[in-house]
Amino acid sequence: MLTLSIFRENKDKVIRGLHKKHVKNPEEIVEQVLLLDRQRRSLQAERDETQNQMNALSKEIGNLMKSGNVEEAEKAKMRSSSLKEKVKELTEQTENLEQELTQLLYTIPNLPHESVPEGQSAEDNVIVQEGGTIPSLPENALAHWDLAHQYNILDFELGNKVTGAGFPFYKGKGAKLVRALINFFLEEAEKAGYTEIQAPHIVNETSGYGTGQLPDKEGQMYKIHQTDLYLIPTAEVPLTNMYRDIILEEKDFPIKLAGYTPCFRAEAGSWGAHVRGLNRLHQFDKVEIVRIERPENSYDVLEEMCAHVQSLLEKLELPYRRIKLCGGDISFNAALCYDFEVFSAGQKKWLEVSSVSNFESFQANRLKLRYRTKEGKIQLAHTLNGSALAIPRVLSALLENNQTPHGILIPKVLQPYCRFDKID
RNA sequence: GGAGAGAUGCCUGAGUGGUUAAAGGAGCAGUUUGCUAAACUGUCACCGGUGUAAGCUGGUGCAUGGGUUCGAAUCCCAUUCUCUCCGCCA
Repeated sequence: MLTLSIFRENKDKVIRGLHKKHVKNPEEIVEQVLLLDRQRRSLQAERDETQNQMNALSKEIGNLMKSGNVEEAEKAKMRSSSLKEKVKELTEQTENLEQELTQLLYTIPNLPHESVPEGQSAEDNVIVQEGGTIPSLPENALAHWDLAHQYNILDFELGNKVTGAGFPFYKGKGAKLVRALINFFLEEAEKAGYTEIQAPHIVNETSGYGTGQLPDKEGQMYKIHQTDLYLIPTAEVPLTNMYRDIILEEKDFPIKLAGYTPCFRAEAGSWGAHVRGLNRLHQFDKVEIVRIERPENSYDVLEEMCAHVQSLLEKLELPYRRIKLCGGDISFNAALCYDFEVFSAGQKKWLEVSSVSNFESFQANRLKLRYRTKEGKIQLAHTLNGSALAIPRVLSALLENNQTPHGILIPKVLQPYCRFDKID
């Protein structure tokens, strides 16, 4: 959620940012926010004034009672009743306006960083970096869903039977490879200074609002029947909400968290050939890294996180590219976002395996996540997160790119974790 | 699941309807000091008003949400959580 102060202090910046994000009628939205804000403040001033009179009168009644002047006290009570009505009415109005304002703010996305390119859709995203080599496979190279069948390491039909589409089984070396990837990613994060966290896989509604999944992406999360709880769509939600309602001190920085969790996505999206196999699932495994930082550092930290993701992809010897999302494609919450994609040579497609974002103070404002500066001022912190990495699509690329007539070769760096060098 | 007790600021903790989030401690800042220690002073958060600002000032918050009352940390109702005992249990 954007802060009110940015609307008051720099509404042109807000309008420009919302235009870049292809929001309709930003001018109208901004004026509406400012109007509600003005109304709320003047109403509150009136309410506070009336409440003040009320408090003074109560005090007076107390004194009269004490001195035994019951008659005067009763008269004062009569006077207070109309004040009481007025306070009640004004409070109600103020609260209504405040709620209306908050609801409106919830619908307004974050402002893109000035370096975010203009653009409508994924077509306008900018490739900022490429690495690794795309393997040249023979014509008859297989996609991972066929390889999975051939080597009996993944079973989609079984998932359909036991749960439903989008919930595959990993078997034998397939299962071990998943576990190896999780361990590899967690240990790399640890080496980079991240604290490992085992977080709950279920969160409450407040946490959903805190990181911005609610109300914007209600449909993406599985809600648990007859409760206000949700299955997490990413570890970002529990990890970042650890710091909800917290005022940090200078000495608490840097905050670097890493967590492995399964991720659950209801994904009311399309189904078909382009989401076959592991490409899009209702449940998948992911290691997530989260940073909480002072504003002046957050963009350096974003680069640091990208460098970490990049090193993982290089160690896994995967062909990858880093993409800067354009204004129209960047998520609701993010100010700047890089996607990392790997090339999966069997299906000849680029697959997104990581998304690294700086939310600036957008989440922190909802979370009430603040810190005290050296000067003693309290201000909003910046939050960042990134996948490091999402397992199924990495697995897809590993299986497809490393297939040979004699089996699928496992990259060196993973061998100590899975303790085999080939799937055959 | 049953019975009981409880929830007050960063921590400890007083407060059973009438000025006040007492008091102490920690941390931080300032003053003093050759340095250190000590001492002294200040220091909860949020929303407003006023002011260029320092500041001055109103309101709110004692787990959460309601209620009673002129007035609620205090009384009533509901909810959540914590602790103790019992039961059950990976």
